[in-house]
Amino acid sequence: MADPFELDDAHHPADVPPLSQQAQAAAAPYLGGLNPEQREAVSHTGGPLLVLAGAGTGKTRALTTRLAHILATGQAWPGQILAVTFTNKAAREMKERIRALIGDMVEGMAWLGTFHSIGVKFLQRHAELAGLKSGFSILDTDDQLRLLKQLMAAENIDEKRFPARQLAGMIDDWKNRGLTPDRVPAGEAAGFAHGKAGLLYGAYQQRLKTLNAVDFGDLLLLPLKVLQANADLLADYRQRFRHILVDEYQDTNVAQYLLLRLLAGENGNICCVGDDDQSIYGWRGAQVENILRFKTDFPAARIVRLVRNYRSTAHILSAANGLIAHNKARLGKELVSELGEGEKVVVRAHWDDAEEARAISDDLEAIGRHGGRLSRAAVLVRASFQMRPLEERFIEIGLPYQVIGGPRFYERAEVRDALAYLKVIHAPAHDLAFARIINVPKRGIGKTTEQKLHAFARAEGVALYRAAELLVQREELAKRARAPLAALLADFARWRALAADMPPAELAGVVLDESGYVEMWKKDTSPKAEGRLDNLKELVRSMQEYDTLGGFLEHVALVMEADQAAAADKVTLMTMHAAKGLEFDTVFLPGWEEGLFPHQRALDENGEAGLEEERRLAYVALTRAKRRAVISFAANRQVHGLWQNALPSRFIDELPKAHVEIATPAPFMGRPMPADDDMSHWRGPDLELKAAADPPGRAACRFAVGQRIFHQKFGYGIITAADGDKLTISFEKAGRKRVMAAFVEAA
DNA sequence: GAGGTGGCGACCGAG
DNA sequence: TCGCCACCTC
Repeated sequence: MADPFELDDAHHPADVPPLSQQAQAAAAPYLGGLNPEQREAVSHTGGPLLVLAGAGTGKTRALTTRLAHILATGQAWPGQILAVTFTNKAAREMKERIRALIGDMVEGMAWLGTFHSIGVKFLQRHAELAGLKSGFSILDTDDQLRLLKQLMAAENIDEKRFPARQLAGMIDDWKNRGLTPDRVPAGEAAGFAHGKAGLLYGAYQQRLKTLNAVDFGDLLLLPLKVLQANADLLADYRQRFRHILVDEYQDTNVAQYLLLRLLAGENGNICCVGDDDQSIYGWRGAQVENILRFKTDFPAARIVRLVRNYRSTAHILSAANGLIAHNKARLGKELVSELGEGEKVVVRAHWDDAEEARAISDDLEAIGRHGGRLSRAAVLVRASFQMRPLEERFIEIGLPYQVIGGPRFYERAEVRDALAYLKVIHAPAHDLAFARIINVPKRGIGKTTEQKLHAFARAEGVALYRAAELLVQREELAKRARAPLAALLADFARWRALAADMPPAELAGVVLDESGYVEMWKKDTSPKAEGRLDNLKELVRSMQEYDTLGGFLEHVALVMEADQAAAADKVTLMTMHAAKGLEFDTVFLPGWEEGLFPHQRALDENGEAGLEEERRLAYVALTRAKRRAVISFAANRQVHGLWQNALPSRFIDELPKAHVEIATPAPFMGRPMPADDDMSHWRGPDLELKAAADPPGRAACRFAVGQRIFHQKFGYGIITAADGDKLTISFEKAGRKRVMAAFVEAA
């Protein structure tokens, strides 16, 4: 068993400079700028502490100051603090802010990072205890799906009826709850693939083990299992982590929760920071209950509330308070603005998504004209498909923008291909990577050859790459397939030799060139090819700061964000989820329509709880704004290429009217009024009217699913779903649409 | 046996 | 509208 204390980061003499006395002497200054609650959050260091920190209440400041305080007063060395965040961005930011307080000593904080990166670190140290070998690889979602598809095919499961994606979701869910295959409740696995879900989960774990690979869920589950099974090791780590700090505690899932409790013990110095009103990750297993029952878990816990808001002006905050008050499941708190009254929240109505995009871009241009900075504005959307009309408009008028968290850089096909080459060079046994590029670019190695390789590899118990080597040597393949395969293997052998002393970025350039991969995209005439080549260049560029290929690949596995280009003055476009923790002077919130926000699927799948989570998301989105928030909705929106019409979101009704300004609608500019319902069921920005016309108890619908109907504009169709007075109809000519029952008659 | 084409279902959200 | 898979052709 590896001894965690033999590692350099905890007992390094350099970590124990005379700093503690020095810093102690200067302790007062950093406490100076804090309010009393923040100060308590910083200085209460004896036993469990829960900090309920509302949006914009100086949470990060309190957190980083707390860490600095712990170090400065000599309560722990940097290597004895476990500090976890959810996103890499949050981890980076925390590190930088601590650096500002304590300088380079922050480098000694080896256990500051995301849950996942800390999981990797732990597993690398104790790989053998987790049934892994050193140098294991981390699969991304794509690899995971591929693997599951193979396993399901082997069990003859109909992929149409039981999508691999769904199984992946179930497995992820089990892992989030800390369940290994043998622990899955029988009932849960029954509904999928004729009761084989549990069996498939087991087979999947087995395959991962053979591949010496883990998925994201394992990064939490395996450390948990290892610590549960090894009391000595647990004791070592408990002793090591004098202080534990958890950010965004409301987002922890069961596995994370169990891990933390295990490490902290009942009276440990664990400090959790969170806000039940900002819990927006229920769908990936987060348990708001964790924060709600903190006091039960840690009876000695002290609870501190931060409610003084230093971010938003009063109207914005009051609007957000009023909205979130509609939720029942919450601890309950009201944020108080420390800034002035400010402007009311603006609500705007639009004819369609294109017009909405135009209005937003007009506002953004105006900001630029008045000397404002675009980088201080953001457009936050519920779903990423909403970004398209916005991007199109921004490109059209040449407005600089950046997309955050869109299709993630490292998940783009061309980047994944390039990475697959590098992974095979680094670890030839990476079967999934090898399979990915064996015939990319096309080199005449087809399905049949690939199947032969797989069969041979399985029979011999060797990796795909080794199987290829053996089959080439044995001359058992048809010439047509053998020559290109031999050539590919020779290429890899050469590249691997180069990798020994060539910087990774340079190696990548060579590989992309010699493999013909860049050539493949250069020949491609589709409009996207150019962007793909740019991405490849960006990939090579981003490798420049890494000395080893292995180091780079590990970074990639965990940090799925591309490094943003230098901060030019651009407006930011991102999802509401991605915006958590950020703030902007001006925030645009388009698409507040029933069905989109709250999202229909959240309602269908989780009912009232789903609705409350959507409402928390609205709360998070609104509280990103410092000075100005503009909410908008469109009567018509293109989804999957077809037009859908929608009603304004119920969240708009729920905003307290005293803090909202209904912008004079300038909708339907230069447009003829539509012939029928498109307009008449759009109730416009008049909130009173909508409230009156749409009473809470909806009249029962007089139509039934499956019924054939007639619609003035769209013609004949069949009702596929009904939600109160809103029908989803599959029209014979016009495709699928959602319309109001009032505009439909039986056919 | 390799590579091209048409039909079909999908996108809610993240590490 | 797009990407994937099944089918089809050379």
